Parts: sequence; C-alpha cells; structure tokens
Amino acid sequence: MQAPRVRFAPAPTGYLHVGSARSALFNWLFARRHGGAFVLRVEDTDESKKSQEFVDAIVEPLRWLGLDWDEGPYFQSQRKHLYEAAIQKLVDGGRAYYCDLSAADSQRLAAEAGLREGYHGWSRDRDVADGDGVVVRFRVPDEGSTVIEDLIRGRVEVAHDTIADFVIRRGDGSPVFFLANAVDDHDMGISHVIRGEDLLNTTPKVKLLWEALGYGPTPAYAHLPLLVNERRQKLAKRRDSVALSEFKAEGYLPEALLNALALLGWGPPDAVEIRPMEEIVSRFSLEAVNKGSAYFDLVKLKHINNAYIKALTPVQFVAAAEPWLPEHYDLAVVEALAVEVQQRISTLSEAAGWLDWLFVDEISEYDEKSWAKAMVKGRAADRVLAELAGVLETVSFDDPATLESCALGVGNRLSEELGARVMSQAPLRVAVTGRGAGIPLWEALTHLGKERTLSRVAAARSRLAG
RNA sequence: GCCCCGUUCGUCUAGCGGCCUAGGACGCCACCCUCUCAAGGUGGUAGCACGGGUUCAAAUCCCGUACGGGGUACCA
Repeated sequence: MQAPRVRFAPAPTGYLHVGSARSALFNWLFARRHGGAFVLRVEDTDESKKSQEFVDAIVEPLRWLGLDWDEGPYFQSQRKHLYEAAIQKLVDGGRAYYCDLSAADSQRLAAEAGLREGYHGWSRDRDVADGDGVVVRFRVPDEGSTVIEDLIRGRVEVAHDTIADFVIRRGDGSPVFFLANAVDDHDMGISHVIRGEDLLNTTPKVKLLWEALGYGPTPAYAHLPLLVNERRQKLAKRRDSVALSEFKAEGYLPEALLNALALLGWGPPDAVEIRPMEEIVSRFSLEAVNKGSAYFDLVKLKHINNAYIKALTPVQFVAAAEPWLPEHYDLAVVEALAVEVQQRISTLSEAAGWLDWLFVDEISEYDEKSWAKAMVKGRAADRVLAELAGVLETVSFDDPATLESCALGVGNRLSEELGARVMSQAPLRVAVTGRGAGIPLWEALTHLGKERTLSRVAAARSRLAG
C-alpha cells in the first residue's frame, strides 16, 4: 500500500467524547500501521461553532491521549474561498442551482402536488437569482444509484431517487458539511476516510459532489461500528456521560483508555487484549474491524485501567496519582506503600481512600459497620487492644515483622486464655485506620509510627468504654 | 413513512464451509493462597435471533422474518 493519508475531522462542539476519540484512534492506528499521515481538521463550517475554547476542547484531549497528528489542525472556517470556488463551479456547470424556498414552502408544494414530505427539486428550473438568504442546492441525478465499496461493510448502494436535492451552501453564504468534506478530502489528498457508521448515509452525497467536481477516484471508505449506551443507542452528549475530560478527571490512564477503545470493534488475532500500543499498531487492520455496534463497558475499562496502574513503578505511580493523593501526604511513605495501593484501585482517584489515615493526626470518623463487627461482636476487643497497647509500647516500629508477631502473639495468647479464637488484626485495624479493610497493616504502621498508633488504640479503647 | 446498516455467552470479542461437543477477555460463582481488603492461581457459569434454502458438510454462503440501530436539516 502507498503511504495512506487519513484524517480526523470533528466538529467543534465544546468537548470530545469517547466515540470521537475511538474514531480518532482507529484513524491514527491505520496511519501508524502503514506509515501514513494522520491529519487533524476542524469542521467548523457553522459560524456558531468557532472559538478558541472549542478548539482546545478537541486538541487538549487528543494530546492527553497521545494521538499525535502529522498535519493540522486545519480549519474549514479559514478555507471558505475553496468552497466558494467549488460551489461556483457546480452552479456554472449546471450541477447545482439557487433556491429561495423555505422549508414551509417546500412542504406546501409537496402537499399540493400530492407528494411525500420533503424537497422535490422545486427550484430546479425557476432560474432564481442569487442573493441574501438564497441557498445553493445540488442537482441529484434522477436516475441511477451511487455505490460505496466500504472496507468494513462491503458494497452499499443508494438509489438517487431516495436522495433529495440537498443544500450545499446556506442562506448566509457558508458551505455545508458535504461540500466542504469533498473539497477538503480532495485538496488534502485523503486516501482513506475512516469514521462512524452514522456518517454512512452522507457518503453517497459526498461522492456525488466529488464526481461532479471532477475529482477522479474517491478515497476508500471505512465506516466503523457505533459506540452505544446500555440501551444500544448511539452515544450522545446529552444523555450519556462520555466526555473524555471526565475519564481524565476520574483517574483513568490515557494508555489504558486507548487500549480499551481499541478493543471495541476490533480484536487482536492472538487474543491478547492488554498490551502496549505499538503491538496494537502492528496488528491492526481495517478488514478485521467488525460491523456490530459496541457497548463501552466501564467495568472492563476499570479492569484494564487497574492492569496499567499495577504496571507502573512506584515513582511513576506517585507522579500519575499526584492530583488525587491525600492532603499533606509524605512522598516517601506513599512511594513505599505504592505497590499495595496500585493493586487495589481501578482509577487513580481511589488512591486517597487507601492512604488518607496515614496523614492525619487522629481518626475522626470510624466506619460504623466495621466498628460493630470488630469491636462489639468479638467481646474480647478491649482485651486485645489493652494487651496490644502494652506490647507495642515496648517494641521498635522499624520492622513490620516485629509488629506482626506481636499482634498475632496477643491473639494466640488470648485465644488460649478465653478458649475461643481471638483475632487481633481486625480491632487494631479499625482502631488505627477507622476502617475494616485496607492495605497490609504492619508495614503501614511502621510509617504511622509508635506514637500515633498507640494514641489511636487508646482513643478506640475509650470509645469502646464510652 | 422512506432509505441505509447491523444481529456469536449479561458485556467486549475469536471464528471468514469441515480443525466448533463455538475459543479468549470482563463480570459472576466456587476453591486455593491469606488473621483485612485486594492482587494472583485453578475450575465453573453462560452464546451462534428465527425460518427457509445451497452443500456430503453452515456460526460461517443465499433469501425471508423478527428485533435493534443510524439517517432522512440552511448539524456534522
């Protein structure tokens, strides 16, 4: 294959959603796989969609994901002269014409003519003069059909009589998507158009324009299966929470998100799902992309994210998790305990929940369920804490093994004395951390220190008594 | 309504006529490990939408039906 040229061409809507990111990724994968170019183009033909803020909302997430582009961003709003020339060419050649009818007008005419709703070429022969508020429509051939050879879907044929003469220039003079699309893809030498299936229906229109403009062979088309919500509807900004920025804010790693996205609509031939992006690049092919829509399962995303988090070194982990670490954290302590936290979280935002008790003076709040289970149910809780306080007082907090054997020793001693199994770790953990579950206690206690440990045991004992 | 697309375990997928008594992953369940919770290990659960063809042979090819989705704008 000659080096392909692909493009990601989002409309600036104020944010980037995962469906768009998936389209960008598949374009990027294809370009990287075949040594081609990945072009970024902002489709802002609609005047209301222009602003730096909107552009940042596209560019920033792409950078975060690491989907680097080779050209652009190009802006359609800055290329108006090209579209105007193309429109003029179509009008001059009789392939397009002016129309001054409103939607209400064409509805009325359709009713009068006893035709189905819609535009039926009313202005084709009316010789309307150009002017303010006048649109340009493309004259769709009455006969025949347009065929798309889609790389993913195969042959798709659409009869011309099902396509109405569509608008290619708005009343305010701005070009419409179909037109700008054809002009830009041609001008930028795009060889493969890879995008969501929701655009499949627009492809015949673009192709018709392409041919009318004398552009020669069209790019190859590949329409990706849609990403859908749990009700299997296309992901939409309004009803689905899918902004890329939210994934970032919740502590997903970009590499994990990309890996997960690559698995939607495509699967590696060897079934190894979690792997470095370069391995995905080298195995990717458009022909292997499937046709059915895919639900983006957050549970699986979390699994993948956890795998990537576990793969980080402690230093990398602390750097990545920094925004979510507890207040007043101690870098050395977090690094020392990082491995234990990493295997327990599926998003970075969960990190603080496992560490916060290490960086406060005292436990202000106990998890009541854990307290009830460890402190009340086992009647020996106060005895355990009392014994523990006595023993821990006398030992060094440098070695986790020492603390463990002290605690287990207390448990064993009391088990014998009371004739029932007495667990020492549970009450100690609740006393010291406020919770019933957490990272391994003994090493953590070496960092908490003797003083704070003992004062928390004392606090728990007085709470027990009171 | 009309046009277009799709349909393999709950979910994401492998499968592109015989290797399929349908493989993997997530989830779920059980067991192992473990004086917490995880992680890890082992095993299990669950699926070719339906009906006709074609063929010696169909999850794989064809037709139809059902269901789902997308589009039908002076959004992209």
